Amino acid sequence: MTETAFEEENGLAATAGGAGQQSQHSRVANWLRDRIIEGEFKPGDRIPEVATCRRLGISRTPLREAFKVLAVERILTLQPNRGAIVTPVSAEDVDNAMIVMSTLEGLAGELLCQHITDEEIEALSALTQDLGTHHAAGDLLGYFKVNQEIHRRIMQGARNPLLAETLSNLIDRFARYRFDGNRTPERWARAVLEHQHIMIAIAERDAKLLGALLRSHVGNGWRVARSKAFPERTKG
Amino acid sequence: MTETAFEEENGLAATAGGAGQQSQHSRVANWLRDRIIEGEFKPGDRIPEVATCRRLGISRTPLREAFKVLAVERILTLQPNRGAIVTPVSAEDVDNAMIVMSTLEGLAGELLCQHITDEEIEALSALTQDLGTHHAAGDLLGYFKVNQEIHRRIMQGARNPLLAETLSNLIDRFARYRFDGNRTPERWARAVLEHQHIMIAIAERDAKLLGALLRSHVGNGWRVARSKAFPERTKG
DNA sequence: CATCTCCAAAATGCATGCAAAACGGCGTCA
DNA sequence: TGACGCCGTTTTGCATGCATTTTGGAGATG
Repeated sequence: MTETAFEEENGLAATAGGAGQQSQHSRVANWLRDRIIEGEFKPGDRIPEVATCRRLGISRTPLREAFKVLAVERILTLQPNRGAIVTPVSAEDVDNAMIVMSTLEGLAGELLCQHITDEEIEALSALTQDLGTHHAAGDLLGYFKVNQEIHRRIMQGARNPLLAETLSNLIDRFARYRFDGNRTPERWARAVLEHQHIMIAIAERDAKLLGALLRSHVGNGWRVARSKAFPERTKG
Repeated sequence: MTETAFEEENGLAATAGGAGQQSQHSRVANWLRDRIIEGEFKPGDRIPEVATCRRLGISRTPLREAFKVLAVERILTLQPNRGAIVTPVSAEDVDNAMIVMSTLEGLAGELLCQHITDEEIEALSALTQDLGTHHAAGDLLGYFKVNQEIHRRIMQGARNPLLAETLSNLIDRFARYRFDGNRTPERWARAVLEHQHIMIAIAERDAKLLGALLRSHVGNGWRVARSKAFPERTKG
């Protein structure tokens, strides 16, 4: 067994069992992404080829291919003849990302209103109620998951795969700064309120209002997350 | 000399002379991008590894790395164990791209108004006048270049590198559908008018108006381009 | 003591080799 | 005649080897 280390590391067997037939460089890229999001590899860290290869039990070729993939995603930065480092992210980068992502999610909301069915509204309404339930119960993880699901449905509901892809890429890329599990109680309560307002706009298919609410909502959430990640540089 | 073919193909010498020290896979990726934008490799075409390697005078490793890069950019699609094809683009894809790009360029305009200096306004104003001059002279290529430069400056003027990067990626990816050199005279005249209006909004730093004008302008331009690229499916 | 130079060790970039998978043609059989 | 299956060829995916570049430090010099 050569892929022992890899199985141990990420639980995805290469040749065994399932139908999960994706190429090795793809699995490696996912593995690296997860390690970076989880914070094992921090911004600025170098990722040496041979050591990582030994750890995963693979050769350098698929790892190098994964490096290229993550470099295009701007998660890694390739320094010619000097290897790969985790791309450093500044507070300004997060600010900029916040602006773009809130704009795109606002766009998703506006498009959503043109396409959404009554059934989808029902489902979203139920999810929004779940959100309130989790909040009342103090279940942060449950809240987090339902919240993600709602935003995912809004993104998908726009019926614009390119928009979904563009937004997803940015979300992945800055996912590290969404692990704001310890959001403040005030922000949490306000987020629930915002979601209820968002739900009204969806039910009424009010594109302009929904867009504005989503831009504001995403921006607000990120402002809190950023102030946690970059406490020294937070303004007002 | 092993890189003869590559030099002939793209004019970028590998080891010779200049300071252009970028890695081989990067040059290969650029070369492929250009070939695809120019239309030599059309959507759906397979790009065999060995043949392309021989043509460029390189080995398979850097080519495969370039494939991974272009696959992340969605310019190529990698089919496991079946190689790379140029990603097919449908009229719906272009519609979706148009929506996202016009939104992002509108955002760029709104941000621009917060930052732009008087000097930058002067320069843009001069470029807008150039635009009219080229139009009056019937110089389509000159018009095209100035037009690109104006949009580039708007993008850069937003002072949001992430926005610029995101928008640039989309522009590159759908660049093939911007080569609408033969736009109609009506559209051309109208585009000049729109640019003059845009220039007024910039000079007055009217963010809302500028955003709306840019969204409309980009959308209009793309509608024409799309109707050329997908004549059979054009609506209205 | 600081700085420069040089050299060995390590890491990266690319080429090549080998195993596995897909493709294509042909013969077989219903 | 048409569909199925078998096998040689081609192509892809990964591992490995070699050349080049970078790195880090010991030793020499001012």
